[in-house]
Amino acid sequence: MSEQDQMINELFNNHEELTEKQRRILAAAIESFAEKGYAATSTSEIAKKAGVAEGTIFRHYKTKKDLLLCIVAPLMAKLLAPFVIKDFDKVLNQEYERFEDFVKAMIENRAQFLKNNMQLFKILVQEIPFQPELKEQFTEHIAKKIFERFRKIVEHYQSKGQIIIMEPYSVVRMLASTIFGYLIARYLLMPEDEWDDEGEMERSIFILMHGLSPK
Amino acid sequence: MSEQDQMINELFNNHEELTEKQRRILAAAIESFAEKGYAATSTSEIAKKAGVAEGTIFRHYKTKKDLLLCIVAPLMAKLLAPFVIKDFDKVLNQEYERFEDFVKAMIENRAQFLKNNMQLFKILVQEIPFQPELKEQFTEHIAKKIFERFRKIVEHYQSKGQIIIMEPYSVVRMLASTIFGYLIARYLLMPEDEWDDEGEMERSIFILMHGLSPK
Amino acid sequence: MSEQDQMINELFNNHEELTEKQRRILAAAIESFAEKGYAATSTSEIAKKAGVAEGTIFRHYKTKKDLLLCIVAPLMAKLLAPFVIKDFDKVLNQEYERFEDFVKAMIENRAQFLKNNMQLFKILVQEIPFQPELKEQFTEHIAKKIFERFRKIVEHYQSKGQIIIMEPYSVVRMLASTIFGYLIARYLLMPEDEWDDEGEMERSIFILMHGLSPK
Amino acid sequence: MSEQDQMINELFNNHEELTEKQRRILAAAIESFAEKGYAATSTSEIAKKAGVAEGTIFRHYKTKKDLLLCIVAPLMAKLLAPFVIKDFDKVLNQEYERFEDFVKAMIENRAQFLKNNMQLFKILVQEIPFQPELKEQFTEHIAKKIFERFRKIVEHYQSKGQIIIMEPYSVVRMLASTIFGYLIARYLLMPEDEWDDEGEMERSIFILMHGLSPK
DNA sequence: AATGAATGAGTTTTCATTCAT
DNA sequence: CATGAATGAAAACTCATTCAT
Repeated sequence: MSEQDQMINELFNNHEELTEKQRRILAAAIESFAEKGYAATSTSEIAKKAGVAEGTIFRHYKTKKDLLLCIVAPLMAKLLAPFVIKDFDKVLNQEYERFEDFVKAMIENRAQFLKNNMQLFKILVQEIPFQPELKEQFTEHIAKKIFERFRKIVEHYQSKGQIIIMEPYSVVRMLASTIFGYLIARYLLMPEDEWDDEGEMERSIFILMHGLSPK
Repeated sequence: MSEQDQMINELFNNHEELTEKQRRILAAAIESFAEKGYAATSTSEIAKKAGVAEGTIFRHYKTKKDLLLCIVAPLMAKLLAPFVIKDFDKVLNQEYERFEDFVKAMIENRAQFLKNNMQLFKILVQEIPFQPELKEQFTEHIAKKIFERFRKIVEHYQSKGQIIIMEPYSVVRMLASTIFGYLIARYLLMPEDEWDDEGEMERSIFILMHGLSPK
Repeated sequence: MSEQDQMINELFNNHEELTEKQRRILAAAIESFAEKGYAATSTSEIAKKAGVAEGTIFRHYKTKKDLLLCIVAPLMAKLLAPFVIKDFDKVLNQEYERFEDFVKAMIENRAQFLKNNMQLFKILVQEIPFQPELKEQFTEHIAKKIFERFRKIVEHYQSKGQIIIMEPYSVVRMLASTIFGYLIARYLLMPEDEWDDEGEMERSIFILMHGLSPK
Repeated sequence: MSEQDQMINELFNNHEELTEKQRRILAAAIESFAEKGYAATSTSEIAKKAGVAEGTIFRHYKTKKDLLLCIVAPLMAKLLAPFVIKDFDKVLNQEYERFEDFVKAMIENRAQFLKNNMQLFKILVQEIPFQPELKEQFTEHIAKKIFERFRKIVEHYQSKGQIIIMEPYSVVRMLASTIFGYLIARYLLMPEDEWDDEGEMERSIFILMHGLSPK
């Protein structure tokens, strides 16, 4: 089973049974959407790449946009899932005594996930601005739920004296900028360069924690 | 003269004389590309919005892609211009004794520029992954020239003991993540929220310089 | 059993045994054909309305047109049946001494039949011009057989001095115009208006018999 | 100039300027719609018959249905125009002393018009049941305006003692049935037969006026 | 320089029909 | 008998581009 297949399975197999053709359609669509963008990809192209008749696509997905949403929505869910677990903060608080360890673990975990799903991530990032459904889902989850949890975590570590006292929103934003900034540079802008992933990650976290100024 | 017009003038009037119709075409294209994406915008739509005949667009721009490039390329040039000035590093070094002041000045300057050209910036960000010409231009300038200058600046301040000793690439990347992370959150993801721009910027720079850990 | 079912039974049960699914297919097809027209109705729509799989339709009817003909042909047969009975004229002649009574009985009888099968009648009327098979059947029966009988009846009543001497064809055409004109206005053009059916019918026959001029 | 062209001119030239291609599109659409029905005619077929590119059709008519309505709506207007003239009844009353003459003139006039526009009439008749816009236009004009005028005319001749006293609605309906019944039989059902138009018309009017019963 | 009618290849989507299960 | 996934041809419609005026 190819890497693509694994990715698709990881995204879909929990929720639905996929036929072979459906999987091939999804794989083809993901590849093309990531490469050329949603609007610039034609359904006939997807059909050809998937080795199915064009009509077959529309038997499974009512419209082209439906196909896009069926690809991207579960990614967003999975991407954000770890932050939505009910007792997320408690678990983590106990597990990670130091804020730095928490950050490290979280970043590594999510970075790994996105690395495994880079094509999907690219599609998500590209299409969020143009698909109101996605945008809504995104802000609904991020802004309302996830952010609230992060705020609590930040406040928790602040009360323990491990983080400076500062508007939590700014802290969370810097955290997100650091992780996404790295991922975008690494996988979207300059994927063909050689990267010292381990080192880059460590250095990012170090700057995030201790800043650029020498003590 | 509208804000749009000013933006367009700022981008183009140095290089070329624009007729009234050309300006209207550019304004319409920028608006539509930013709103719906390049691929999802039709030339007839642009013509209608600009109040010109469809053929007129193609009199000025050979193809639709040509129109896109004529919009985005000068933006990229202007965006990067300050960093390309011949004696860029010398000038700045003398002007800003402290690295923190340099960062602050640079961020404020470029953030202001992007804020004034947010639609254009959005188009640029969206289309870079799909337009090889843009990508090439981008990496050509950024990776080869700009980055080299930044590396020197970082090394300069490192030698003065104002920044920690660390792989300059990582430092530059964190700098870029901080500024773009802020701008994307601010203007692309949540433009309708209320923002304390001044404060957010300051806090970002503080974290960048001193980190999240208390001393 | 619904009205639809009765109608379908009336049309089909003499000739063939219908399974439950077949009956549901027929009912769905009749409803959709009458509402949107044959060409504008899709087989998948019929299948959905009938609650059967798409393939099931084609198990019973080789093609979509076959389905149409299987619906419309028996209607035409039944509609014309009373006029085809072997000794039609003899029977009628004896039963109705006066031409007016004959006309009344016939009109009432056939109007009732069409009223009971209005959807089917609508389909028939709509599709006759476009389906050569139907047109042929129609002219074959009407023009050649039915008309001949009517001509004889008219001549019979003419010889008895009950009808004016006039080209029988014209007489028959006026008869048909009167009945169909009424039915089309009543059920196809303005079905939602209130109608005094009894009265309208009587007045139609009166005019047909005695004309609009006062004596 | 062909017969088709004359018909099209008669319908459209008063209102709009038609380009050569538009006229060819209209002619092709009318021919195909009349022959196979609106739903069963494809736009590619129309384009081919008209000798234009398929896109050209959609430059002039936003949708296929738009094309249909642009063909049929003016026909309906023209068909009903004579009855909408402001002082329609006065004029006619003075011109035709006898009701029979009025009927004769009117029938001849409208029959001639429909004969000249038989294809269009066929399309109109076929599509009225399926196009709500047409149906509404039709009932709006017929039921509300035309019918009211006819009612007055009938009442006028009734008061002069030339027509029997009877619900005017029924009188009007019989009038319409007579004229449309004749036209449909003549031109739609059996167009290839030989017809004695003059004679048929006269006989129809005679029966309408004096009935089938001998005095 | 500007127009806008015309194009034809291309787009998304539908549909009647088939066939393995 | 019944199913419904699969098909591919064709449908309606769009679009970037051209060109005569």
